[in-house]
Amino acid sequence: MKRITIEDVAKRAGVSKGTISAVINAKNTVKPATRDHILAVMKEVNFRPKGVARNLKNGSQDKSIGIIIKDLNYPFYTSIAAGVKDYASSKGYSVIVTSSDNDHECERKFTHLFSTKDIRGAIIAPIVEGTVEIEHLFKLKMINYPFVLLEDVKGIQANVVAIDNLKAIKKAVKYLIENGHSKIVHFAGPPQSSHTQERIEGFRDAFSESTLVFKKDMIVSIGSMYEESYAKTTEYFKNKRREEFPTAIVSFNDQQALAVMTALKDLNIRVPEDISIIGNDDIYYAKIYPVPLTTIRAPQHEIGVKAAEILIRNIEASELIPNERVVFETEFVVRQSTKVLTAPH
Amino acid sequence: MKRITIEDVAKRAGVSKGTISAVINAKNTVKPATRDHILAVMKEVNFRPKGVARNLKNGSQDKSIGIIIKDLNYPFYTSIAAGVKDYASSKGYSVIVTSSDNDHECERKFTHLFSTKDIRGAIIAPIVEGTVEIEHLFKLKMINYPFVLLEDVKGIQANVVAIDNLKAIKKAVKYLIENGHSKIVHFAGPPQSSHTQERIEGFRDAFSESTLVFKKDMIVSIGSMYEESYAKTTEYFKNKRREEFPTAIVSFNDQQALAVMTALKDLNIRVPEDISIIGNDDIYYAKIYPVPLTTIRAPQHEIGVKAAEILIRNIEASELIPNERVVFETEFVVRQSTKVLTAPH
DNA sequence: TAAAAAAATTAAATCGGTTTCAAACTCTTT
DNA sequence: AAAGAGTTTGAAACCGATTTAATTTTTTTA
Repeated sequence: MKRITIEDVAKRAGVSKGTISAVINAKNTVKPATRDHILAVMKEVNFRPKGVARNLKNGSQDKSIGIIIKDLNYPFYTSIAAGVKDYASSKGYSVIVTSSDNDHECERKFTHLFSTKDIRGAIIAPIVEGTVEIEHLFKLKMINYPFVLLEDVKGIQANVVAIDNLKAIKKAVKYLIENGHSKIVHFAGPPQSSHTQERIEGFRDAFSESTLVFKKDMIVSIGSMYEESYAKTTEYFKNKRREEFPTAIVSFNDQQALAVMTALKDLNIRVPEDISIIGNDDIYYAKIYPVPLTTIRAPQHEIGVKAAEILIRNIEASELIPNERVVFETEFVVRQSTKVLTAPH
Repeated sequence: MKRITIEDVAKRAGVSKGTISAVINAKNTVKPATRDHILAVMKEVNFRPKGVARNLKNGSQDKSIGIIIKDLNYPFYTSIAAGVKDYASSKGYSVIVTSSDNDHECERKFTHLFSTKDIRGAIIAPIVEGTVEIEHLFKLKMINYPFVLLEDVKGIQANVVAIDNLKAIKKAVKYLIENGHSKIVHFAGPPQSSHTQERIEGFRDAFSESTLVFKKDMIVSIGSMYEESYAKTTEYFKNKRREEFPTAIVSFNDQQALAVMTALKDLNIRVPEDISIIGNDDIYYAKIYPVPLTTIRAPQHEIGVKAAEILIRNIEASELIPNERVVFETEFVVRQSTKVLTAPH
């Protein structure tokens, strides 16, 4: 079935293409009677002018950039997107957001979509776990398409704005150790996430740098979605006698930490009196919780702003400019979900 | 400054346009030596092929739809977007998300962006408050661009998928009244939001339909952002003696309700023992809160799915099809933030 | 070493709109 | 009724890539 073009409409309406175009673009050069007639024909044949063709002559006027995040429902990413938007708006760019949902194919599709739709550049939270497929990123480089990664990707030279995950979690563990905790566990996130690995590493590193010894059963995989995290937390504690309980939990992220805290409450385990817990990210809801969460703040908004800044600099440069790499430090935020232990527990 | 085109690259590399095109599209018909040379020239002049031109010949292959929400950081909207994505993916469509942030100009820009970039259709949470500007929606209709609104817009015939806000809040108030509450207040949202008005109306209606009388001071405007809501709640209760306290609060939405609950906790007012509170929307974090929030569930995911379904049906229809209008009922979810009063307070 | 086959390259047509500018049509005015 | 001014309309050029079919170059084969 052939697509309806402006030509078809012109023929059917008995006028020329130019007149149709004038109607579409609301030029006031068309006689009302002609205009109405053309409009009627357009409806009749359900004419949808092809944007691609409309834009070719003039060059797409509107400036826009895209961002590919991993999860539209996790505030960490939407806060980064907000930062991107704030900076981009100030420079006259619109921002469109897409979510890969950790699917490689999705990521590939979106980079292709962006570059072929003349979205001027992209900020990408790349999927790095599993068999890393980065041909699409090479493709972007080939066509000099400007982009900024929110995480390092092995094997590709690019602009990167990231946070030091390893150091972040180390800070948290060290804080606990310094404050008398020794029975510490890490509730790890979904196995397929790169952050999960980094955070486990950071956790181990903190132990190597202390006098305590790391044991395998200090890592408990409980995911980061509410149902799973709640269930696994409940199970973990149900199978332990009270004296076996850890005194502190380092969570994968805030969302998980909130689910864990809810589970603990339902088990009548008090936070922070019985168990301390530290989150990660500092999302909006972390401070709203009745026991405000001690957490590791990633400067989400600043990350977004910086990424947008680099991206737009690249977009507007006439020549290729050298890649930048910015690593943000995290900030340890002590709130009320952690307790200082003076005597050993 | 003129844009670099494939022509320029061809001339500079001493080959024809076709060869450059073959390199860009990774056809394996180009001799490696030629390829390398062309790649070098492309880098040298920072050649960025125009997507619009690339797509014209073939017609854009990829199927994608867009959604314009009002706030990227409010889970209510991102959950709708998730529903859209789920259905759209199943039909082979990618979804791109944009946020108007309640700015008319932004909404206009995005509808234009979508239609001129051959995004096949749009789902729009329209801004309806203030002086409603809907020329851009008429423009979409003119070019037979498929779209679905997530709220009614006066003066425009279109596909609409909405929820019955009025009835929703009425349900909540009636529940409270039936359970012995009479000192009820409504903590209203931001004045510029259309939802705020609808919910105030619903609140008043519930009173008209009961034996109780509505008084103006039952409506307290406290916004929906954490800082403002927290501060205004604190102020509200600080200025009242305990016996003047309402026995129940109907919140504008869950985000606000969470902030209010946090403020109440800090004021040593217990929920639900001292005061009951009802939210609105049923966002993810509503049930995670230690006092799980009684709320009015809007079927966010279903809304998204239904909107996507209607949109894609319209996109794929060859002829113009009649508008649809679907109104979802809300579901009153009783959790633990409300208390049944047997005797009058 | 010439002919045949395969590989690499090019010239020209093409996609579907917008824009430009000349031509045709109206409607006054003389 | 003709001239002139203002409106409308149409024909053709144009945007910048991709594609196709023809041609040239290179490699293989006899």
